[in-house]
Amino acid sequence: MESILSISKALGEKNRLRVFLALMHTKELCVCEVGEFLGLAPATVSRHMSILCQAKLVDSQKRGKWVYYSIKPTVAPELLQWMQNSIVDSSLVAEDGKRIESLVREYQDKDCRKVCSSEER
Amino acid sequence: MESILSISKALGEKNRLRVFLALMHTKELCVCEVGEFLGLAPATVSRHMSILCQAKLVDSQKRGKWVYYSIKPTVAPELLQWMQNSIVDSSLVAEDGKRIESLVREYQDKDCRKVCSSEER
DNA sequence: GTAATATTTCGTCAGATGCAGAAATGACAA
DNA sequence: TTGTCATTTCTGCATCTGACGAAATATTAC
Repeated sequence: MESILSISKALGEKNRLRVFLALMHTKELCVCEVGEFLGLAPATVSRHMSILCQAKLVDSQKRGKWVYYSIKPTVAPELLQWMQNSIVDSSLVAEDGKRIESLVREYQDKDCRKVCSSEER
Repeated sequence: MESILSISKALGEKNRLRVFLALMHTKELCVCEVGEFLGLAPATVSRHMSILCQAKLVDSQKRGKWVYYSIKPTVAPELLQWMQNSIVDSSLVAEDGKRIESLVREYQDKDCRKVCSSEER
């Protein structure tokens, strides 16, 4: 039951939910990208991401100076399916999707994106 | 997305989650039973239940003086499945299950249980 | 109608949570 | 080692949330 509780708490905050949904189709983001995406200070982003990590919803991986976040492979598929079904006609999610894509393109040239070019995505 | 958010907020509080899980195998409870179950004042229970209702997780039905709560039939099956899978070895959920059962037996003789004896369960 | 009972709404308080900025930590480069 | 940059932890502040009791509302019994 504790897992339901911590996951629900983690996803029950708008900014954290937006990041999680963004990760569902962008695979990987670092703190600076999330900060840009949400318009929040790095410290705040770090705090939010650690809550998502503690809920076992995302993995963090440190590569060089940067920390990269991605959805933890062990997240229950029913949970992901439910979320997927629940966002089909959300305009904000659609906007966020486009914003994340252009943001990732924009960060293509920055240092944090060069570190991981050999990896998947 | 708003639905994910409101559902997560609703289930991200321990007492509300416990009531919801209890409803998953007791079908129907009235405010007084939930109050006894959680050890909370009626006013507080009412508030919690209205949050679950607003999140479209439970239905409320007034019969006589009493209000009965049950899981809304439209709740996404993937969500229920995820929760079901997540509680298989939770000792607190098991205890709660027994407590609810004996509590319902105890309330069998009370007025609020006599009203609905013709209905399912 | 009035009284009794169940529930909801309102007012208030204590504790939790989100936020930013400052300081601390960790990693790389010179 | 020292400097720089990315991130995290700490601190303080504003807002949100859960709790109760009291008052309001709704329904049944008389």
